[in-house]
Amino acid sequence: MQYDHSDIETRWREEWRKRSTYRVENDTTKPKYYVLDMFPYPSGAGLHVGHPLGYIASDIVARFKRHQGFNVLHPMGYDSFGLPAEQYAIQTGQHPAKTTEENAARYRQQLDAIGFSFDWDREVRTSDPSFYKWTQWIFIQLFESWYDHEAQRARPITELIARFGEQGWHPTDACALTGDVEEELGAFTASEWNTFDERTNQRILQHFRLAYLSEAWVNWCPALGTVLANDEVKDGVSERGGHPVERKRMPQWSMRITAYAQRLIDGLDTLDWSDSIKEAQRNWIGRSEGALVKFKLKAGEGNIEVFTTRPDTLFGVTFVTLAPEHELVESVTPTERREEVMAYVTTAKNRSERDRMADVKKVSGVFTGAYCIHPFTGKEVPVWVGDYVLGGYGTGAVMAVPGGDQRDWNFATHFGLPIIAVTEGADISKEADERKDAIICSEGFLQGLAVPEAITRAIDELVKLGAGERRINYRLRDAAFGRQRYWGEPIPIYYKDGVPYALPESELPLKLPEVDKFLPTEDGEPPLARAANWSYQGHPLETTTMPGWAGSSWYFLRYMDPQNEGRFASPEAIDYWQQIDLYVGGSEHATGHLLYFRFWTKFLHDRGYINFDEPAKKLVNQGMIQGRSAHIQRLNLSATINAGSTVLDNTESFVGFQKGDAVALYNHAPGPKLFISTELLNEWKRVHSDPSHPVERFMNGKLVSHGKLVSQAMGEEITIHVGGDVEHWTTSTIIPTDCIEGETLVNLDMLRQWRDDFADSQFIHKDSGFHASREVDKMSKSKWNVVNPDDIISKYGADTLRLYEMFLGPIEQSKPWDTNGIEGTFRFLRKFWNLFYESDVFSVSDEAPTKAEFKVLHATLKKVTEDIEKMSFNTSVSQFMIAVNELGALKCHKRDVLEPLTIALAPFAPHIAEELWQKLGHTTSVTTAIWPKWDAQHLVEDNFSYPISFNGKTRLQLEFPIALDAKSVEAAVLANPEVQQRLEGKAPKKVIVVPKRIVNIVV
RNA sequence: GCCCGGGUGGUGAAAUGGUAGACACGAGGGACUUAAAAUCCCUUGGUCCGUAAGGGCUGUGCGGGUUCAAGUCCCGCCCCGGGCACCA
Repeated sequence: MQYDHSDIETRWREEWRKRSTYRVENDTTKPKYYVLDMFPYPSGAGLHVGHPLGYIASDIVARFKRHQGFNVLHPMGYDSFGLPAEQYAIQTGQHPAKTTEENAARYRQQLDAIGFSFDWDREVRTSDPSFYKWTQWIFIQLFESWYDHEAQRARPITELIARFGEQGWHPTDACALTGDVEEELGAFTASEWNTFDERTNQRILQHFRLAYLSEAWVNWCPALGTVLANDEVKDGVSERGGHPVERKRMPQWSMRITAYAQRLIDGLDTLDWSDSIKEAQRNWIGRSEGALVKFKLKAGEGNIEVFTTRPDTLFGVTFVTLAPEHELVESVTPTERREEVMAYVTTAKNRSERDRMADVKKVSGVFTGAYCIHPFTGKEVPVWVGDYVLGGYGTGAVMAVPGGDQRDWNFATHFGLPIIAVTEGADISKEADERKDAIICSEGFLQGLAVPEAITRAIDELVKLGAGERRINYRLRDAAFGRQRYWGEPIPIYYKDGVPYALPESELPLKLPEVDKFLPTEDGEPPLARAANWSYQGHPLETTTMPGWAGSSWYFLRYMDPQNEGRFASPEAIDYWQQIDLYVGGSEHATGHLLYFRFWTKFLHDRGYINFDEPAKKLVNQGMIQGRSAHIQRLNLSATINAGSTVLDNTESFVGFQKGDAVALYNHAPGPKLFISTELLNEWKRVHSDPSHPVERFMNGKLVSHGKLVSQAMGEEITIHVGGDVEHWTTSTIIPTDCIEGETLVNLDMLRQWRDDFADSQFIHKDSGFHASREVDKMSKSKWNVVNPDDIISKYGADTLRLYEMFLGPIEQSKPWDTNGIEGTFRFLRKFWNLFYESDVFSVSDEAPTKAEFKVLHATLKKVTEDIEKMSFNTSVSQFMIAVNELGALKCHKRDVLEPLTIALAPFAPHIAEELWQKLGHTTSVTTAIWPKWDAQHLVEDNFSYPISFNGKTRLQLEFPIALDAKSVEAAVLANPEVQQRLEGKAPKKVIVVPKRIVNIVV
């Protein structure tokens, strides 16, 4: 009988469903193992071949652990709140819940088709009120908590209120209590606290709550009418949708993650996560040790505060630089310099932060006219403004040490400011010396000290003078938590006299209200403001919703006890399942999800709800499966002309924009677009850069430069008289890979049909047709390069897909999707199947296996077992292939070999394994079979074939018994006639014998 | 600029410092077949010598080094991918 994957797979999936084969109980008599995949956002594009890569890997581990007797929790769900569904809702009026439901159903169907061992009874969806009830509940716990830096943990806010009532508050407690103070908070006594009105008390508490409302700089996206988190903004536009984003200050719900900065760093040491992810988190949190130094202003009151990691270089300070947005800039600048300074500030601020950071070489700045006083020398130090200092970092001011910092050096050199050497052996005429293993050579008490000692000494001195203190600085900011959107968890807060209060738990879940439109209101309020009666006991409810990462920050706990109505999960369930043993997902979540999820876990731990403070012990990042998208080049033309001498005739096909003395001719709307075939473009570029080749020579008369621009490609001749050179540039457009034949040839008819605007486009190409270029890109719907697993499953089956994705290479590595090799894994399964058949009849013998057959079996069991533990699945698939090839050659059809092999294959290819397992006469599922142990006795070799090398180059092989010791091997080798011949009678200088490895003869 | 990955045949890749290219795709040749599908066998890094058997040289991004022995370790570069942004 032929291997019929579609019959086997559909039958077994149905059977597993009927038998609830993958149902998991909280069975505390068995050891547990928790394998989790990062749950997907159910997008309209459906699942693509990139998604399952991680899911297959984790499914193999989950099944493997089950075979080893573990009770394995391996659930799946949906991160089902999100912007795409909302944007779709805005466009079509369709409720996001409906599209989400449809998309999830499609995902489910696709996931089922791959044969995953998920327990779907435990499915969670973040947009389900029974789930987000607990997201809201956790939010309230955060709102009702503060961070006690002395105890290093979160505590109920009631304890802080009691403390205020007894001791009041003093600003020196600031660091100890809040972690990140946004505004100055005046001191108050206990009796003052007790007599403040409610409003004042609540305002003060906002400074301590872990979820709090404050004025904050946010990334405002007008097009989406919403605020985006830092990690949701890419290149100044929203990551989803690509709309422009601007910095804006507004009231904003935030999470005080900064309170956990140190613990988030320290916790990394206990985790089995990849170094690159840990490093990314460390960099994101950005701890730096140093000192806060105060430079007293010469005129007037106050100090300029700077943070420095190098207080040892203080004697090298020759000026102080403020960021253009620094609040002191205006007040320190004397009237006579104000105009010049403020003019600079305005231009500098208008440059985007990104530009300012990217442009290291362009130095700009202005002297304010003010001076401050050096804390050690008492000398006057000029105060400058420079855009190389960023407002958002540290204190927004730096003490400039041009002798020890390259950027300060650049600034000083540019403006002719003095440069003092701070370290011995530095050549400050060429560059700054940033070495940290140097000796300080500047004047004063630091002279002659090594950098670390000098740092300590400098800080001691600053403290003594009251001019500074030791300070640890973090780059991490509090996380923005409110969204001006509809499709997210409502924040369970109401306002009484403008003061936020948490809803009582009995009011949860606070369900998303119905709205007429999913858009912000006309006066810019979030969509929830459209809802009728959006209030609690007459008090208005919060109208922003939670961000995408809220639900994913704790979902792993809900899987433990998904139906619990009285708690997010029962203490018993949490106690049993504990941390995630293996978490699999993409590394793009390094500083978003993976940081927040650790933060919430630590918080829940502090408040005593869970007994561990890291969510996932081991993390594996699967690489991206990339797509190969097709790009075509659109040609744009422009001509530089002399103003006034323009003659533009018949320009309907081109749209001209006059800018200064240049006319840009864009061939886009309303006229037809002009595209150029890749190879022709390359040819054109090559020749165009060579002045001896005029353009017309290879453009075949279609486009002619120098004085005249003619296009016949447009269907009619257009003549444009220009005075200067014609310039061209191209813009890349991505087209669907469906329109490509072979590697690069574009089917123009298909392309014209695909989208209206291609219908009347012009395509310039040679007789060989129009060619696109292929580029490796992220696989995504927007790139039109998505490969869907469904076609592969229907052609080859899920088992082949599973094996193939694993066979592609190491799990962490990114690679472009290519189905070229899939035949190999399909053939392997057919060969495996055929081991159970003889002339089309199922036939397995009970005969005892031979030594050779046992050796193949046990070598495979050993390799596969070890490889699964290392998550090296590509090599285990190879080993299965070797086993099948060898057993095929041995014509082995023996039960004692095939049965253990079937179990070992089951995690990889569960359908075929289950089918053969039943055919072998079993009535229980192969998933419950005990994992076969490999036995070293079958792997013992009698002989080893030594490679005999001369000076490291292998020349021949000689076989010796394994038991033979090194001396005897050496003697035997040297006695060999071929070796003798190669030695030509000379004695070897040295002979190295590594038992069971190699013999190397040095001549 | 900094940090983390990576660079091995036509392709995906393998290799505790110990025979580089396992396994698979593709390609070429052959067997079976009326034919095809399927299956099986052989060859397949480059290059040179040889009719052949066989043998030589060369080869893991580049240049050095350590070692009896380097894809693997060390130093210095180049390129690709990802992350971070000048925390002073």
